[in-house]
Amino acid sequence: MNEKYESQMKKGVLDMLVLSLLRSEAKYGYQIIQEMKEKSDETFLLKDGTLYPILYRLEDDGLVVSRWSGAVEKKAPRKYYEITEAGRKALDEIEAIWKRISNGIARMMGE
Amino acid sequence: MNEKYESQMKKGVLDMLVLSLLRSEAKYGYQIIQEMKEKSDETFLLKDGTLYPILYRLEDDGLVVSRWSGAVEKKAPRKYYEITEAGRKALDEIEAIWKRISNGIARMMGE
DNA sequence: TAATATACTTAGCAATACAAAGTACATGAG
DNA sequence: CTCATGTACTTTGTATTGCTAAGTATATTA
Repeated sequence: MNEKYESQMKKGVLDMLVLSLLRSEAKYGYQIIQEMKEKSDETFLLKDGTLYPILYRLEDDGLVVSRWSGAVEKKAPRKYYEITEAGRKALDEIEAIWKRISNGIARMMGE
Repeated sequence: MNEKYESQMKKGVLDMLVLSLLRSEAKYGYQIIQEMKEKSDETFLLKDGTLYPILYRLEDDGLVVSRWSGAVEKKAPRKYYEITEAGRKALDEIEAIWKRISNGIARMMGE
């Protein structure tokens, strides 16, 4: 019955987590899903149908840019997503919001 | 531009915060809004149009019960919300989910 | 040859924060 | 006495977003 709370609590933070994964270097979709799983210790197990709409949204907002790659090799082509300057700036702001909110919650829940 | 993240990040946690305020004693709507504001240090400024649907939802789910009071005094009648046993149980579970998710985020963002 | 992993796309649903408008009563200022 | 303000609850509608599901396509491996 309480699984729904888990989904709701993730709202808003997935964009932040995706941007933070792109902070160090450009990555492609599948790679983002894998790193999200590992680095969050299995807490964030994204389906591709969840991730790609996030990436498109970030791209529409100018926070990331994408480019196809891998056309040369025999590999299936991959679309790499790279964070923009606006993306880094937004990430800093979103992180600040997150800290404020999680601190507010911590205060309310006791310690 | 980033205010929308703030709204989204609150999704799911408001139910938890309301239940936690009711843990100690039954309260009425306006009182919940005021305490939420104070205890969160102005982070959670709920409008009444936001709170009441939450309370109705919690009541539908059997996590709180309400009763009118104040009919005797000259004051406008107030509706008191009281947490149920099921509500306490749910709150414990929701808190556990919150801790897992916020820890996962902390790991990903690098504490 | 079939199954699995990789890789991206799209459509539709459910949940919820929020704004906005409405009802109603009490109180204090002018 | 009137009007604004604060208290108190209700209802409707909108926007956003996580998630499921289905689809397309290629490469690798048993």
